[in-house]
Amino acid sequence: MSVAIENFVKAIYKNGKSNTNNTKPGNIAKALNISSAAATDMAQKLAAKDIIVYQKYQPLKLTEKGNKMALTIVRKHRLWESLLFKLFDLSLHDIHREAELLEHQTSDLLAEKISEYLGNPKFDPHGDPIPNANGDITTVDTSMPLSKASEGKSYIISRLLSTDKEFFDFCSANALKYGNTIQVSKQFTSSKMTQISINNNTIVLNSDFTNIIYVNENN
Amino acid sequence: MSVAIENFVKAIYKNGKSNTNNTKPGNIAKALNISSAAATDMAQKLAAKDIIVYQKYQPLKLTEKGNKMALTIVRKHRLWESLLFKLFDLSLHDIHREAELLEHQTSDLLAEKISEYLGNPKFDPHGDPIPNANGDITTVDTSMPLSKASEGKSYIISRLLSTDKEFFDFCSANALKYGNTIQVSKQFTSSKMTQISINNNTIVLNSDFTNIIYVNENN
DNA sequence: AATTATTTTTAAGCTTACTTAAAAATTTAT
DNA sequence: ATAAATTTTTAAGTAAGCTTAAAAATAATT
Repeated sequence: MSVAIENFVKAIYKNGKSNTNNTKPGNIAKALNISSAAATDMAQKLAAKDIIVYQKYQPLKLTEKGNKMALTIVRKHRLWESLLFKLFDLSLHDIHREAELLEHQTSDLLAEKISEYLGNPKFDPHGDPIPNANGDITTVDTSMPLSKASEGKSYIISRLLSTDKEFFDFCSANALKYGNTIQVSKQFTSSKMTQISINNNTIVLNSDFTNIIYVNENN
Repeated sequence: MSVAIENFVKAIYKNGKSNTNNTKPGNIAKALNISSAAATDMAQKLAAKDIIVYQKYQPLKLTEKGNKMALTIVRKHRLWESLLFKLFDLSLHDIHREAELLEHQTSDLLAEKISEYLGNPKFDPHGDPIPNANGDITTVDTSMPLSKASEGKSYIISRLLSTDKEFFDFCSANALKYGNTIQVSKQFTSSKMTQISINNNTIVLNSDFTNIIYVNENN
């Protein structure tokens, strides 16, 4: 399966999420920055391979097989985003761009290794669900903002919902990274501050931060 | 620059290393598993782009530009190998295969981040030098087998020269991973054993192991 | 040095993934 | 419901990166 095909299938999947009628060749063409003619062409080829259902002038629909393909690609994309986010100081925008390329050159084996390394996360740093190797998606999000976390419990950071560079600089300076483990030592309810410990350091965060740092209970 | 071009340039670089006469279209074709005709064709195209010097029936030679391209690809390949080796339990063979794909989808920025994360290593786990971002290669290898390391000093693991699965299993069970730091606490010269500490654990290794584990002084 | 064997090059052709332009169908607006 | 606008499809064509088969040049052998 070529990169062109993978991107085509992914675009149908993504466009279809928001609106079933958003998967006509023209819509997909726009998403991929190709001509409608090229999209119709590809659609007919993929129909012959039983990856999509194609009927003239109708929205494109993924077959079971096509859907599984899309989920595999989405999985790899989100695993890469999660890994790069954890390891490197890169903007979410940069990380997305890199993952967009790497996702197509990733064996199932490597995807498994990345997932394992990250503790088989169910959500990526954006909060988007990561399909498992079978293509199953967990839709129930058990994470919560740090402000809602309980005193004395251990948590794993699951998202940092911000695009602000200063916020990320602060986070990386304090090991507040996706996948890292923290202990919540105190919730100062009146002042809306949270005291946590991470790597034997204790820091106190105000609600600006604890509302955009999402965590999962560490069981 | 397409994947086909990058692989072509890399093949000329690699074949040329061993023998300047080993870069005729036929040699490159074999390395890339394509026909000689395809190689000649590509050679003519790359000559037009000033990436190689092409003269009929002569070995292909990289221009300055082509050489820099090759070094950039080699750099990315070896950085990926180093990273994957550090992070995951994968055979060197698997790691090579993955790196072979990822190297072509890696921005200069990402390469920098990987390098930085690894501490800007000059050699990969195979012991092959990693060119820096300018394409400069360090040829002086300062690493040594662990058996030659000095008592009381700190070292960084730079290579694990083996293809034996059991050896790697032992290593990963004991945090003996590429890039990790160890302390040499004792060299038992008569019995050829070495006592090291890593992550607050102390282990004693015999010379079968200390001769294939290479380290660099940790300054 | 001449013949044979090998390698390289040229030539013609194929597939993939596009493009633009025109024809056909659908959708929107009145 | 019909005309106008938009979208989709078809048709023809292109570039990249291959293939095989034959011609041309080089290298090896005697």
